[in-house]
Formats: sequence, C-alpha cells, structure tokens
Amino acid sequence: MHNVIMKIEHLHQLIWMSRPLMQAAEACVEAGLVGTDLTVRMRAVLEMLDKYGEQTVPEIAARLEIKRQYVQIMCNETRESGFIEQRANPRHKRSPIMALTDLGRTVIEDIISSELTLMEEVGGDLSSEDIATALRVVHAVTDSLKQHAGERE
Amino acid sequence: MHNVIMKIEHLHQLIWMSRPLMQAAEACVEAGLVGTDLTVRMRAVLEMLDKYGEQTVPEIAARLEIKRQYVQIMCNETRESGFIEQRANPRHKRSPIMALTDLGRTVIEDIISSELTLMEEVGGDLSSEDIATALRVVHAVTDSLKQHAGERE
DNA sequence: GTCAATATGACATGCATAATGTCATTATGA
DNA sequence: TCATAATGACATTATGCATGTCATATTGAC
Repeated sequence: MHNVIMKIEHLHQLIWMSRPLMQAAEACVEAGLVGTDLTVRMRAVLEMLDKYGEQTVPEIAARLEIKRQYVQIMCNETRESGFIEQRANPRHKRSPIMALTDLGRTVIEDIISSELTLMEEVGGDLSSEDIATALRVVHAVTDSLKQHAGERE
Repeated sequence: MHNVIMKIEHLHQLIWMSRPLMQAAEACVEAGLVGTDLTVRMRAVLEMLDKYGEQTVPEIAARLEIKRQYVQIMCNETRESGFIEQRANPRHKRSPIMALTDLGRTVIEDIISSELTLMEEVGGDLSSEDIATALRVVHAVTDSLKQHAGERE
C-alpha cells in the first residue's frame, strides 16, 4: 500500500540519518584519540600523509576540500607536537613538504589499525551485499542532492 | 576475492559519506530558503511545531537533541520574525507554548512540500527495496557506532 | 630576462552551531 | 511549607570552518 510514499519517507529518513551517523562516527574517532596527544584535526593531517604520502599544505587542503588557511593551522599544530616535520620542496621553495615523523607514523598507523578493528565489529551483522547497496544508494543520493543544490546557486 | 576486505572498505566509505551527504542535504535546505525570510534554524523550529504541534522551548530542545538555551535563541528569533507566537501554558506559567502563526504555517508547509518534491526527484532512479536496505544498514551502523563510542566514556 | 600573474605562509576577522555556566524567578511535589 | 526542579535570560567559550589581506616568493608567457 502506498509504496511510493513509503519510499519517499524512507529516503527522507535515510538522508537525515546522515547527521547522527556522522556524529556517532566522529565520537568514535575522538574516543580512539583519548590517551594520545592527538586532536581530531591533527589526526586528519596524519591520515592524509599516511594515505597519500608527503605533501604540501595546499595539497592536503585540496584533498580535504577545506581552505588552505585552515589546513595551515592544522599542520602547524601537528608539527609543534612532533608528529610531522617539514622537508625542502624542490618544486616550490616557499612551500615545504610535510612528512610524517617516526612518531607520527607509529601513532597514526596504530589508530587506523584500531579503527579498522572497529569497522569489523560494526560490520559484523551486516551482509556484504547490503553494505554495497547502501553505499551505492548513498552515493547516488548525495550526487543528486549536490546537483539540485548547485542548480539554485 | 578478499570479500571481507571489500566489505570493510565499503563500510568505511559508507560511514564517511555521511559528511558529504549531510552537507549536500543542508545545502538543499538552504537553497530552498532563499527568498523567504527564514534561516535554517528558524526552519527547524517551524518544522517541529508543524510536525508535533505547539510546544514549549524545552520540549523542542528535547526533540532536536540540543540545549534549551540555544533553542530559546532560535525561538526568540523566529518569534521576532512573526512566524510563531506565544500562548499561555496552563501547565506552566513561566513557560509559554510556542505556536505557528498563520504566516508561519503557510511558510513551513510550502517549504516542506517543495522539499518533498525534491525527495521524489532524488529517489527517482532508486528502487524502493534498495532505499529500505540502505536505511536499515545506516540505522544498524549508527547504533553500533553509538554503542562503541559510549563504551569508552 | 622581464614582468605580470599566481601561489604560499602568516595573520586577522567573522560566522554558524552549538556547549556550558550562572542567575533570578517560578513552579512543582513530597 | 519548603526543598527541588524547571524555565527564561544572559554571558562566555569552543569548534570548525570561510573570508580577506599582505608581503614575498615563484612561475610562466613572452
């Protein structure tokens, strides 16, 4: 009965579950940082360096899709805490390359590894197929919403 | 091949799609508000009153799961703009009931209706079953993450 | 090689979305 | 009645960015 209405209603709920989902995910990340000297934003910097290799501040900003000025602050903090260091950039003398220190690498890899363990626990009950479906739907919905929001600009 | 790894990888992506999804959804809401005199937070107040009927500030705060002090500010603004009005509360003389004005009701119902139309467009390509699956998965993941984050407190 | 355009770091400011703390004034309920 | 809780009002702080500006360094077109 009224299958179309159910569909729209579920879609609506799915979209607005994004906030609690994000908050829950961020809370888990934060919880995993307790005891380390990392903040969430330092963790983000380390993750980019670990995942994509050493980079400049503007490169990190592009990948995180936030402004370089803010990433600069994040990197300065991370560097003050000894998790990253600057290296000369042969391609641009004013823009040093940020690289993980040994400490930084150890810390971020520990954290990512324990986050992976968490993923396994969270995924425990769910089928591979259902997760794939969910991902596909969420992608499609996000793209569609982006398009609609963009049009009105 | 390595199905388990794919599953975890998809789950990871699904979880972190929550941020772009939320941002896209919020951008759509904002875009829909252009031209009205509503702000996003006034819209939130109106939606609660339209959906659950007239309520006090603390009740709205409980439903939005944010602090009553902030909801107070939101409601004061919304009232100054003429979208809601106060009514005497027989159950608590210091805590008036917030109610939609005719203007407020018209405005919020127009907005919700056009947002519903957007939902229909966004859902167009997707099957009812897949949306239901996605919603179920996202619910399960959120609950699981909440539990894990809570444990560490 | 010159020179305009661009990139970068550094710094300042602003803004939205809250959380937190406090106070005075009611209400409420045991 | 009286301790306790609820409420509105106000002040302060935090987080996570965006935006603007500047000086300087760098790049690329010519």
